[in-house]
Amino acid sequence: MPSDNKIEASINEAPAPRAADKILDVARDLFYREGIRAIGVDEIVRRAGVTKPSLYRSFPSKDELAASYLRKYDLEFWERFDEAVDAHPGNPRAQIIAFLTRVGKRTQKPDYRGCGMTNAAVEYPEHGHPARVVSETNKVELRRRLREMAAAMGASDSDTLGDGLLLLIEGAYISGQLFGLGGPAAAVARNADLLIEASLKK
Amino acid sequence: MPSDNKIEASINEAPAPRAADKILDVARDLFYREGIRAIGVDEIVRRAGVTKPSLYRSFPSKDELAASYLRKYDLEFWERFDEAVDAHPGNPRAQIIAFLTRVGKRTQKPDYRGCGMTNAAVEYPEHGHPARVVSETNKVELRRRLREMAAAMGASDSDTLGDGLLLLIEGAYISGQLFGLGGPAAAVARNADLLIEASLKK
DNA sequence: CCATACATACGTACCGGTCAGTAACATTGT
DNA sequence: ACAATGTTACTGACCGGTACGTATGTATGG
Repeated sequence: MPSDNKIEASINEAPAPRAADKILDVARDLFYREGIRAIGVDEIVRRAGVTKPSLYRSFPSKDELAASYLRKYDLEFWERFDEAVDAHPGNPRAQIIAFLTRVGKRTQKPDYRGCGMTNAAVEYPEHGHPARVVSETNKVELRRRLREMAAAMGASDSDTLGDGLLLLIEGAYISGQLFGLGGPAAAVARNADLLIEASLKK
Repeated sequence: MPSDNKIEASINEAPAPRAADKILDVARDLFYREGIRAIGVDEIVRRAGVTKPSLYRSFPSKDELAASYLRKYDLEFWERFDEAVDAHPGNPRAQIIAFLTRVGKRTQKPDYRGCGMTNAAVEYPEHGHPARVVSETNKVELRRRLREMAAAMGASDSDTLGDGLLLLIEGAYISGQLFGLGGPAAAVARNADLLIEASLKK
């Protein structure tokens, strides 16, 4: 057992429930790999070594559990994004390329399953579904940041460039899971670079 | 009730399985709009005004029904694609732009739900699933044709350009259903044009 | 001419299993 | 004591899939 942080003990007056964490971990793994609709709550609790009432004590419904999974995914996403940004301060073009290079690499891993957010939105087209709301929020923010970065690059039509980059990214997510190794997603960074180049020369 | 038996008997000389067609029509509509996993066979037969055994006489399983839906979708897809191609003989660049302009327009329709093939692949990550097989086949062929067209344009790195166009297309499918009206998918043709421009100048 | 036999197309009723979700109560650790 | 978790059993709805009977047309044979 690793050394526990006193932060959690001191700040959290109520110690975080252990079952909820295990459930969320397992849910994250299964939902991402197999899809949300494909996984039943029974399988989640079984793999987590807990029972169904425990799940419903921590999460009001399966849909909300899915939303929680996506909120966690959202956090990790922005970590990865900001990592690329922080690696190239003041150089938005290098930031984008760094991010996309990593995305392109990840899409070539054999069990790559795309973006959890994107996939959830495909699985739940219904407007207002808890999972979809989280997904949409993430994408809107991503679009905003990409357009912002495109503007910082000095693109004449920065909104178009920002949107173009978003299209390439989403295309890489999907193509990565569709084609697997050797698919078009491997070329996402190169194409983004070409697109940026063309947009700046305009 | 007058005897219209004769009329019907004479007109309806070829007793084509009426049930199967209705089932496939309804399935196409529901699968596309709501997703395959979201729709049960009971709802399909109910909406089609037939019974479940009729479905299973024409289709060996729900998965195969889904595959049939996608095969139909595939046919319609290539119709649309070749329409754009035929409109600009010998001019691959114009062909692509024509196709993408139409895609961009379609993504702005309020109930746009992306590409049925792409969505099915997201819903069924399992390798070898009947629906996924149809989807993958379609995408591989699309990639081949895009690369071919990129080469015909005279791009120095035609494979990269072809893949870049595929990424933009898939991105448009996804962004269209994610953002709806005013989303990034509206800019797919413009970005494709920029990308082509940059790839030819290289 | 008519009876039998077969093929086609469809319906009624049902199968076992799984879905998400819950009630009531027992056990554990601090 | 108290709160988190486990145990067991259950619900009603729905899942994909099927056994079996029924209506109808048609081809064949006596």
